Amino acid sequence: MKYNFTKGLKTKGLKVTPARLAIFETLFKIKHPETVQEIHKKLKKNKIDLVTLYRTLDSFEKMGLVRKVDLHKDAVYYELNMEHHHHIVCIKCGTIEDFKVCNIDLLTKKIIRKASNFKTINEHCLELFGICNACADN
Amino acid sequence: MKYNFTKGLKTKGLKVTPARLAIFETLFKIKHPETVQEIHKKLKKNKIDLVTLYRTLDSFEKMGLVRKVDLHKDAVYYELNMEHHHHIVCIKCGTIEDFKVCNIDLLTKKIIRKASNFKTINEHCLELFGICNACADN
DNA sequence: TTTTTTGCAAAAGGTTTGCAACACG
DNA sequence: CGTGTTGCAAACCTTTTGCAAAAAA
Repeated sequence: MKYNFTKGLKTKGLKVTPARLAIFETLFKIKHPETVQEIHKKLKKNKIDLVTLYRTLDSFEKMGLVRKVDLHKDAVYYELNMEHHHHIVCIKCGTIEDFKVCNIDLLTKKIIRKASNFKTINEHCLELFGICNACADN
Repeated sequence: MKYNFTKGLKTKGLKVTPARLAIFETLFKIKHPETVQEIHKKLKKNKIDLVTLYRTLDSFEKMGLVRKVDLHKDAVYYELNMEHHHHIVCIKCGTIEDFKVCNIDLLTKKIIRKASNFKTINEHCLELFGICNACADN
């Protein structure tokens, strides 16, 4: 299935440039969160400057095209912000699996009732850490 | 109520030094997650080198005395790892509130059943982001 | 006394800024 | 054409490393 990157950028109010298309496509391909350095490596044939990548990820994030993820790895991870989901990370090998089930709404409501200082929750971040089957077998 | 910091360190197998006691006490006082720089400022009368603070936080973390928290603020936050809890962060003013209710176990079980590659979840991280009452009123 | 910890200086690494050339719309 | 984007160099800031002196057990 083909994805229209040009349209994707325009929809978010972003100008269409070769660099942005390349970065968008790369993020689309990798699916899982990656560090800036990793993304940069994957872009090497496109000869895109690291600075441009930083700035592009910034503007993508501002427009909600991309989001940062914390995987407890002392580095910032980025991924496309397409469908709401979370991750399970293997603390041994780093394998990442997505999951979409997340009815945090219930929990959120419960907390709102208890939390004295907040009445609305807009976002949440939930990441799980465990040991994947492959690592468990060793 | 008094807390015995010396004992706290020894229990975790850490040598007792003035620097460690000062850092431990400071973390104990602030309760909420803080950046390394913020903690360093609060330690200024103790004249503890930034490098020492980094190394101490590292060893505290390794021994489970301290943990890192991601508050979506482009900085690493540390807090004492005493009682399992999570945070609600105000996306306007940065106010932080703790909450302890978190029966993620149910969710975890559900996910394990669905997740093909994992059979155990050891840890999780859950942070909520919203708007606090004070900011909501403006 | 042996091993760890600390402070200082310096290195390393990641991220940001300034500026001129370029490209999108 | 005007404004936003890019590449390069350099600045910046946080974190890490090396080493000798000091302190813990």
